[in-house]
Amino acid sequence: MELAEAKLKFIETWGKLGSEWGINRTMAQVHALLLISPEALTTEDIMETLSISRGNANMTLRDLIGWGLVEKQHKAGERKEYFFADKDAWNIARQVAQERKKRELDPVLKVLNELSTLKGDEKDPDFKTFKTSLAGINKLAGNVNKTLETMIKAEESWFWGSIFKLFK
Amino acid sequence: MELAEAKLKFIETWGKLGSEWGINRTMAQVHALLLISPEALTTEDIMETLSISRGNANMTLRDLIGWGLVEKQHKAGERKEYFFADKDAWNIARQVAQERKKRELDPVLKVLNELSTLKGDEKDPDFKTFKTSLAGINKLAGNVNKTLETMIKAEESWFWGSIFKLFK
DNA sequence: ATAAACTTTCATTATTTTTTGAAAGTTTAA
DNA sequence: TTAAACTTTCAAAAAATAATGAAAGTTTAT
Repeated sequence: MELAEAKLKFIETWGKLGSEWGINRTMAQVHALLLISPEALTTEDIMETLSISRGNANMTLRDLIGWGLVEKQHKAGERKEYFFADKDAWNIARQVAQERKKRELDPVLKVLNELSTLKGDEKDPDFKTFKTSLAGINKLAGNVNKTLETMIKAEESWFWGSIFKLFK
Repeated sequence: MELAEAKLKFIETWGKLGSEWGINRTMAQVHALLLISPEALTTEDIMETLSISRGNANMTLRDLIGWGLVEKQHKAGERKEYFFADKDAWNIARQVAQERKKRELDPVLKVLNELSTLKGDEKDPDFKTFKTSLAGINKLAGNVNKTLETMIKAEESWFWGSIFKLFK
């Protein structure tokens, strides 16, 4: 396989994975492109390579910056803005974990906790099932949450080292 | 808050979380409804409660069965089919982890491994960056994969116990 | 001050995903 | 065997999401 072909395949694969996990395909593709680019790229580079419009490129890059995955770079004596991605996989994972936790998990946790406090008739099967199911989900969600918090703070080697020491 | 209101809020919240993570909202809502129902429900019950069409209910239930989250139940002397969900949060998490791994992670891992073997000119910055980025992602994905495999096999208390012993 | 270079916005259009509902299919009891 | 009870399918419609591109906005050099 040629490098050019491999790059396309990576961009495509990363885009597909993103879309399956609720991240817009184009955004994941732009991220993939920046991940394998040694140099920072301009909006035009990205538009051309991925055949997307200027508006789309602009908004997608802004989103990626919002996710903490991409940064702007100013080159001395140039008007254009350049964009580059952090290439460290652990940083990427932590960043995504942190953002999705904040945006999606934390609000759900808040609701689950509220709902868990509901008082009612312990004789009512509806109430009992509601209570029990919620308690189980709530406990699990709490554990996931704690693990994510640890992960977000941790160094990669320590984190996996710790996990695999037990799961060997 | 009333039980009825709390139920609606749970169904809505579960549906939103699903849609943010690439699971169709209706499917997550049907799952939520079954999670808090002490009795198995019929297609009609679900159609009415969630205001969805027969076709939608039928296909969604089939999907949920495909995910291993819901089962059919036959009641003696009745023609209708009843559906009920496993209410154990750890079973649910394991089941979802297993299915998403199989459907989404494994195929990506396969491609990443292929792409990682690419040979080329070590002097070419494009090639070097491609190689390095891919190696990092590949290693991380491998670790995630191993952890998921452990989780899928594990008992809940052992799994979290092991993790929190280290992350205390 | 102004005009070229560049970026951002957002109403409109296109694409993708989900839902509907009626018809076709299946099962069961008599 | 047949007809009622129930389930499944799938083409078409609706809804949700994403992309376009031209116009408006901003910045910088002169």
